[in-house]
Amino acid sequence: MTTIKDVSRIAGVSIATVSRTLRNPEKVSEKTREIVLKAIEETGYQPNMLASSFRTKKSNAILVLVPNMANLFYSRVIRGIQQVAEETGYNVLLGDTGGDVEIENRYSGFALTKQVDGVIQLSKHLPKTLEKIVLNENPFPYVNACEYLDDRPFPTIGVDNEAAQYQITEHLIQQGHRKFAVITGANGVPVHDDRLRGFHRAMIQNRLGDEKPIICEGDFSLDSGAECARKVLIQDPSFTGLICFSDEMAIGALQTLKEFGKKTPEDISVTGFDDIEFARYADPPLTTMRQPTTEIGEVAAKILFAQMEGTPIENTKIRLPTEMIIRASTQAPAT
Amino acid sequence: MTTIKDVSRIAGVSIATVSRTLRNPEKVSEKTREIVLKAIEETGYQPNMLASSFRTKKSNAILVLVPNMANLFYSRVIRGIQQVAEETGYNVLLGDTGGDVEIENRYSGFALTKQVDGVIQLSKHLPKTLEKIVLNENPFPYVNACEYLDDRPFPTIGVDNEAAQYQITEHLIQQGHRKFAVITGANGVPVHDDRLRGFHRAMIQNRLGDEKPIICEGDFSLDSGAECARKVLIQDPSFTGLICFSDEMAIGALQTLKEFGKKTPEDISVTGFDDIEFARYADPPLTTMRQPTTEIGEVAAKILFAQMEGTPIENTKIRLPTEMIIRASTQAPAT
DNA sequence: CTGTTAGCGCATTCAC
DNA sequence: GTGAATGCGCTAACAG
Repeated sequence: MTTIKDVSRIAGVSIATVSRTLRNPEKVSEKTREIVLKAIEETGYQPNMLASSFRTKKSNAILVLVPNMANLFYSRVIRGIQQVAEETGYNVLLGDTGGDVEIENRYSGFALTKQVDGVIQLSKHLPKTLEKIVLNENPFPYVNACEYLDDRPFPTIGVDNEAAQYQITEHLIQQGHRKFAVITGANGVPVHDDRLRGFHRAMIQNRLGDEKPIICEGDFSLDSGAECARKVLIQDPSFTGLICFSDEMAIGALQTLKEFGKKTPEDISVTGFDDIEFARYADPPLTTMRQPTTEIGEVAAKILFAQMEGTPIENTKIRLPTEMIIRASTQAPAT
Repeated sequence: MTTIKDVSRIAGVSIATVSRTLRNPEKVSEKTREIVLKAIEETGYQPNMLASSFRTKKSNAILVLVPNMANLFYSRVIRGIQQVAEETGYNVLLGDTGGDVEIENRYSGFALTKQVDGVIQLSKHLPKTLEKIVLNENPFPYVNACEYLDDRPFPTIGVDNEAAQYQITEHLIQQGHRKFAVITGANGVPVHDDRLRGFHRAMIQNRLGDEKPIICEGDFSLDSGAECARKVLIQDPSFTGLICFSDEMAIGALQTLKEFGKKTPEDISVTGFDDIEFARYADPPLTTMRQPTTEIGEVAAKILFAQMEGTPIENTKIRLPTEMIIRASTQAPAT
């Protein structure tokens, strides 16, 4: 392997000069710079970044903890992060935790062992492994994205799930819907809790507080949407609005509705959440709430990098706007 | 930060002993081992992996180059890789190249700079950056997955795309279809080329060589499927079989067919490829060719790790079996 | 502007 | 079984 030493020998300069031409070219005279560059070219020298990182105590990598990489919502957020990372010259290490706290903790160890300079968590939980270094007067760079957490000391970025679900629910109510079934996420997941609150607020503010919606807890997957739709239809098929907390669940539910001979939107209107690409290609196309996924990732990354570079961050509690997308899966109920 | 030195001081042993208790515990007497472990516990010592990697010249990480992380096919393959990596204690660095050769090359630099110990490429192209170290009598660990490349010296793992597309085409022919439209991938992409050959072979072997299929080149995305369907319908709507080289394109095409008033499968049968989860929830559910995605990832990772550990690998050209999944999107054409 | 020097934290000889 | 000593390749003072 060719090292900095080889280059310095060939170029006839000290290793310090070689190092400088690479990291602080302006501190080297043009003449020697050329000589060194030529030597580097000749030898095909590639700096050993492991050594460099070790020396500077900077890995130039960040870790992104994601509950499920195959989820289209997350994968778009990640793209946003990667774009910014790329511009900034950072590498992105991806940890698919499957929502498992153990795995989260294990991956988080990378932070303690200096393998990454910062962490972006795409789910609520601050891994225990990181508590000590994040909750600290001189905190380790850490950003929580996708779930908006008001009361935590670290930066948080997400959308206003409560308001978004309120808006989409009210849209249905204004169309004339009164009886709803709701396919939710799991209890305790902030986006679930917020969206459920938004739903209830819309009901109450429209004097529908007495209508008891049928609720089924899903896990944001296609299968759980299909399964939940089955359950609520069996339990009480009188609803005209089926509200799903993710597009995937809504798409799963659409199929079950067809199996049960229910037409969408004539018999039952269906709404999703996220506006993944498949939402537009569902049958019928899905009314949903678009999240600015890529932007969430970009902003999260920018805040993290700012933190890492010590530049002060003004506002670390950021809510990005959502947008209601009305498609063919919703209409006024038959009278 | 607490280092190995601190621990050694507290435990009253040399740093060598601390290092050994961590890496070669059997070389340390039980008594001292306990003492050291207690000291580690007390101090909350976490070895600086950057230093360790630097010293051992092993980063304990591999790089996975993926053309598009948001593609459900790839994300499943990646899951398979990560599972194996996890068991083996390796970290997975993910590089989303967007199919861009430049970006591929840049990421590949991680290999030259010792930041990763091996590379798995999920697309055809061996990055130029890697050529020198991969095509070598003592090659750098590199595995190509998802595209089967017979004539290359490095390990390759994939499915028999030619045979798979042959099978699904023949299935349609046996149902009575004669006229086809095909939504393909881009020229030069091996999976595309192989599948197209499979299609043509099925046509010829069934004496349909004279039927000229309408072909539209897509890019495996929903949008391109919808767009291509539009094009072929306008060009010549007389086909009864629409063959798509990915489920995503098939799902996109389904929507266009509806727009044009074509019923699936009554008027036009549609096939996809991959069997992503959404295929089952398409309307109608999609006949497709299932790829063993997770397994592809697992096998690729295992081969790579074997290579990295110097254990000889017998067979490095692996084809995994596909499985035709027949659903409601295909049937015999109306007579 | 350039060279000398001193480690970074750890794994690993080689003596003991 | 253990400790002392060495150096991985590089960066960052510090002198010159």
